[in-house]
Amino acid sequence: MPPGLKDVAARAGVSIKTVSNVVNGYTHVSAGTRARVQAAIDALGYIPNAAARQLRTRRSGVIALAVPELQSPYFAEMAGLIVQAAERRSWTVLIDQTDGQAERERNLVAGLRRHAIDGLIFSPLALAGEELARGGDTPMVLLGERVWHGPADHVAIDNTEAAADATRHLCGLGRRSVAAIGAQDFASAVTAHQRLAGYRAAIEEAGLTWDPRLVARVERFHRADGAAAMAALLQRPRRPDAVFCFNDLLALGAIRTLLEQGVRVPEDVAVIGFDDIEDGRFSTPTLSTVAPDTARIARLAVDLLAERLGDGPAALNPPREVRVAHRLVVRESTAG
Amino acid sequence: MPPGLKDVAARAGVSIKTVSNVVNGYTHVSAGTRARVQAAIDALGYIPNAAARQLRTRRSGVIALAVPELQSPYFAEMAGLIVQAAERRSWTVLIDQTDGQAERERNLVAGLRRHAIDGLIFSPLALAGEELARGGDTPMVLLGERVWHGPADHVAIDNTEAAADATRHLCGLGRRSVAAIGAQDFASAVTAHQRLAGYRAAIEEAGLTWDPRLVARVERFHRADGAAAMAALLQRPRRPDAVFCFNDLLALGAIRTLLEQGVRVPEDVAVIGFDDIEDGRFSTPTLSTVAPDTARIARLAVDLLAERLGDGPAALNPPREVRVAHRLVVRESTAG
DNA sequence: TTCCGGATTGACAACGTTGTATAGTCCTCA
DNA sequence: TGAGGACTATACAACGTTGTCAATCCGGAA
Repeated sequence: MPPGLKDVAARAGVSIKTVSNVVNGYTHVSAGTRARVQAAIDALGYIPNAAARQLRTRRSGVIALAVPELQSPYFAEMAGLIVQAAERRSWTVLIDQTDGQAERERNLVAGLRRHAIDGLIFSPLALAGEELARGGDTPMVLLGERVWHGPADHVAIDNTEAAADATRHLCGLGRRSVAAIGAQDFASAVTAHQRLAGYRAAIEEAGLTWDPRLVARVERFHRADGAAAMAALLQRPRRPDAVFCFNDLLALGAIRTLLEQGVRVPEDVAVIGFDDIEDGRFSTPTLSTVAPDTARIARLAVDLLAERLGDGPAALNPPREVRVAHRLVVRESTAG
Repeated sequence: MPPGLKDVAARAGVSIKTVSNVVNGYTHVSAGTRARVQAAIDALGYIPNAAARQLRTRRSGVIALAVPELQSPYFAEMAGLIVQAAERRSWTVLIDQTDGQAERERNLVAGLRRHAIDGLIFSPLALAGEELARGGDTPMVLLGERVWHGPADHVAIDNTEAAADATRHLCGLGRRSVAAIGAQDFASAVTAHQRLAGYRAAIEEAGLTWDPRLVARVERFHRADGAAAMAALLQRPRRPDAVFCFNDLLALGAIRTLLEQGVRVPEDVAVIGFDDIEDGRFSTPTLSTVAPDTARIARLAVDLLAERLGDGPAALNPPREVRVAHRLVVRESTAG
């Protein structure tokens, strides 16, 4: 049984509340008592009981981060950055994997977590705008490209523009048959829709003809999907000479298929991805990509949440949309 | 202010305790009252207050998983699997990144977490046996190859043997100059030491001469370290014809360097890694590796922890060592 | 009828913490 | 010298649960 305030108080010869005041750095405690209490704390190895504290204050010091999947390097990286940012506020981050399942996401937003959480940073995959709004009372910050003007603060890059940038880069290389890998049919696949829109816009802007047959659909955004999609594209009579993949994993899968079939990258087919995960910096060839400013996204997400959690008037502001910069990273897979 | 037992009790016209009994599925509650209470619960959308419950029961339903870094695909994968396994027991997993810093690991073991945790699954990187023993009272399961016969349950593969298997595979291909990448000098780098020992054993077993100059040291186990180490090895007058890398990331980095310098893999140099991360299945060439049975490791870790957490007599058993199988996965980087 | 025993239910006291109200104490200033 | 104020420290009551134990109810047995 670990020592409580009571034990410390007894040992220091003061009241329970005074110990509490010392622990919380309350101002009006004389140096003498403070020292005496501190000595008792150290001697007993007192650690405040989180549960009791939370019961009183309704604050747990825990925020949740919900991402579709940790296995995906992009999200793993993001998680790491957010944990770092939260640490500076001495928050603990509870990471949650939704696997993109609507049911789980819904539970999450409804606050059906068994464990009390002060706030939520959420990268939704399955849930659309209105459903998100149905959220409970936990402050929330949305991540990623899903919903603009949703019910909560939102941090994201301009997804459509970024996709267009990637495609423009391919067109700028003189490629005339630019394929895309990563389209998704279901309505909630907003990321895919937006990147497709950006791709299409850039294609038409370059004076190329928009050809739906050059757009490969995928189930998920994994290497295997990219590999399969590329194989399908290679079945067609005329091989494309460039491919924009909606994320880096798809691109790495696609490159794997190309090389396997003896197609040279980038000489025969240029490939660009999206996310700038570390893998792409060491693959062969190294992978051109669009790099969102992830560090900034993480920091902003935590900052926004902090503001909501504070009891200043800012906590009541209407939801904000924060747009973060991205940049094109040209590597071997397009630069040769 | 969310409804509490009190509110439900008032609405159902029963005592607070009866509601509690219903919520906890206590046996002696008549069907009639149970139904009435349940109706009230549903109507009010009552959710038990985790903090209060934890204060009473001293159980939070949260376990922590501490890994060196989430960015590393191996740990990310492991984390995902453990979360899955924990879910079946309706535990929540708090994932913690130690960055391999001794200080952080020490805090963790000492139970200096601000948030109460029922148990800990820990993959130590910096801490050695005795220090781990200094742990608090939270039940702990150790992961990875660090300590045998340590102070807590331990799940791991036979690291040395697995390294020997990988090296034997290279020798079996007829390679005569088999290098290693991943050695580390500091005493706490047990993983590196064990893999090195396995490598050396296999080398000598194959009748090759042990040459320390073929062993490259690294700071960390990342792609960049592998790339740099390989570059260093290539500086030497005679190029090795095979490399055993102590994990897959090192191997991917090494391959990158080899291809960059026009060395063919596996024709000129065969490369094998360790961990079987997904990246290696789609790299070019695909990566031969040693695959620990990660799913089993995850499941066992959670099971062992559950046993410790239970109040059966099993909770008091002496620490157990559980050895998990591994297997050699031969792919293009050694098979040609 | 009266009493017994099991099945139900309820009152009360914790768990360890912090906010509120209050009681001292000591100093300063009129 | 006394009043007022600043500063310290304390007592007490919550926060929402659950364990303990006693109270109540019911049907059937004596």
